[in-house]
Amino acid sequence: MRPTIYTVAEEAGVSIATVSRVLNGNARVSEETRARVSRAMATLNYQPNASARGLAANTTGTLALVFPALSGPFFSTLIQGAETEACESGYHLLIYGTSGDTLGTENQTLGLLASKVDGMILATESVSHCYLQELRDQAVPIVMLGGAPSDIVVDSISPDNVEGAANMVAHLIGHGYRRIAMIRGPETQSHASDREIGYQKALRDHGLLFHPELVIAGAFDERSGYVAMLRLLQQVPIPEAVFAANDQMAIGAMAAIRENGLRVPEDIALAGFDDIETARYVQPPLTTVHQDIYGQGQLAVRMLVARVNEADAAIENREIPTKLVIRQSCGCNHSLDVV
Amino acid sequence: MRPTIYTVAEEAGVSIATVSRVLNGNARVSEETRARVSRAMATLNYQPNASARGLAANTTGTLALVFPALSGPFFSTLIQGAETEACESGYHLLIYGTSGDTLGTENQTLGLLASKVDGMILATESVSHCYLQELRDQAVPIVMLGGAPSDIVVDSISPDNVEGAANMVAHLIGHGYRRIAMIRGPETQSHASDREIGYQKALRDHGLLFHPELVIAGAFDERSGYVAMLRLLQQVPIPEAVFAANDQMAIGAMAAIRENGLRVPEDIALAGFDDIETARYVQPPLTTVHQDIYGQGQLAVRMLVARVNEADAAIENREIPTKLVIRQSCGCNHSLDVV
DNA sequence: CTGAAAGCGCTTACAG
DNA sequence: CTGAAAGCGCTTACAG
Repeated sequence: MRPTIYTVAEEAGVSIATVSRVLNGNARVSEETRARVSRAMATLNYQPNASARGLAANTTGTLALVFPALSGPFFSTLIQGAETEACESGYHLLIYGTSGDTLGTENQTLGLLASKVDGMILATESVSHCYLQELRDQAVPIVMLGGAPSDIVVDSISPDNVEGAANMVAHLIGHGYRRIAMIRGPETQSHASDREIGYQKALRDHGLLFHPELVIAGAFDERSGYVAMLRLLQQVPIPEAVFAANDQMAIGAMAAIRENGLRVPEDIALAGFDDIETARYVQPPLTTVHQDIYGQGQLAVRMLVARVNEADAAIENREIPTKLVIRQSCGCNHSLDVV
Repeated sequence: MRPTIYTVAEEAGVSIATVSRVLNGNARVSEETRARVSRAMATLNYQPNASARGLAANTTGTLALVFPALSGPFFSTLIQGAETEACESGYHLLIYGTSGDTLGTENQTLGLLASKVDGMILATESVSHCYLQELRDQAVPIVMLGGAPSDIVVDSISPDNVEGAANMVAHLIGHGYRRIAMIRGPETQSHASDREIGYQKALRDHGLLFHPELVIAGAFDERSGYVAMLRLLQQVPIPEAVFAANDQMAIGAMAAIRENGLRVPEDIALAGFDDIETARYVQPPLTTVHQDIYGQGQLAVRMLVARVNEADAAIENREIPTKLVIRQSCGCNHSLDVV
């Protein structure tokens, strides 16, 4: 059988309390005792039991990352960033993809999740408002990714959606385009709305009129970008440029444009948001608003670890700066990124 | 404070044993009692404590997926498949990226991992041989991804590397290319070697000579594909076609070719392996050997769950069929996939 | 069908 | 610096 703390104590000739102390490094144990215990642990190949520790100390050493189901390259990168940082901080990472309609604790698996981890990173769209409320009430450490709801006080991280979008649209305007359409995200998501706010802001700042019929909602995936573009293509005249609220929709839109025998950027200019991996590989390479997704994964873990260690530090709402990445789909003449 | 099983028992006027029984659904409890307990759980908003359950029942309800650090799109997709299936099976998924040089249990975090989960999916390259051995000895349920080592009996999944590679190279030969180079993977990885075996097999089957100098090892990432291609380009004459052991290296190679003022496929044909997302977006779209990565993630979880439930069922070594996806980089004239 | 009780493997005041 | 003991919140034979 697996050795327990009792086996080790016996082997080392000490009490289990002492073994526990050297295990946790912190308490005062004489050098000699510590050495003896360490040796015993090594020869027995002892590994502490995580469940027992979790129960006794009310701490699990694992963090959860909760993201919306069917999420694409964005969350893949985010997960990698979070995993790396968690590992570095000595934590494990549990990932959980909600199925969108998750109404909270009614879901058995979601309910258990909270007691499996020391804290949770929640993508804003992934979790119901009431579940979030509940977690807050139970004092579960949380950091929200993509911005916090206005009525709940939590640590959060979000890209500078308004600024980023506004800058991109300003760039398109700089090209001379006037009839600029937008493929936005789902009505309910705040960062989808923020990107549209940025779009409207840029129009206004440059004295252009806002035309509601030029804004079509997608679902942040390729397919919906394709469909939205098809609708845009039926307008007369067609838009001179299209700003998609994320790269996946931009890529879908690009396919729709091509299939209609038109060229990007000659017939329609195109820009996205996120700067996912593929953005530089599509033809023409996609001009987009870059955000450091991997870095946000890392930061989220760092903030969460800090919160776990200090429950009542000041709440932080970090806004991550974005930056324009000018490639060719907007009409600029830059060449492919070097690998 | 969070309600415990005692709170619920009191509220419902039963013993904690009974609460536990309705919690686990299986035992015989009268309908009336069950209803009363359920009501109590609901009004108290009770959630069982995962650590306590783990300690008492020696079962955690979570699975681990261990993959090599710095892994790219391949594992991103795999993780998504595994997560989806885990969720469906009522399990949580822990992910753990090893840092390559992980020598096993010396790593504190890795050591704890085993007791946090009911079983583990291990990417072959991610874990040392001795750690694997140890897990087997402790009877930890395991499924290996990418094939099992010859001396350890475990469930495993791997794509049909030899066949897939051979088919692709045969396709290139069919185009009329004779001088066909290969960018293979790291020397130590079995599926890298298997893909080279397939390459050699195809040459032999078609009466072509194997030229060792036409095979260069990369590291399965874009950069190394780029570098390897640069070396291939110095040969006189340059290869007519290049088969890269994965898509990332193929994409790196494509950049190298372009930067040298040559065209794919006119000057050099190119093919990859995996069929990652970006493969269809590069220019020209990449001809490659498709394997169902997402599906392998799902299958791995299914096999692991089966193993957890039945420790001594027959060991399964599943070989997943691959299929050629012909796009344009090989010289064929197909158009872009429709979105 | 239900309850009393032991036990899972740790941590942590409390003494000394 | 070290040990005895209680307790963390469950599950599971064992009785009845």
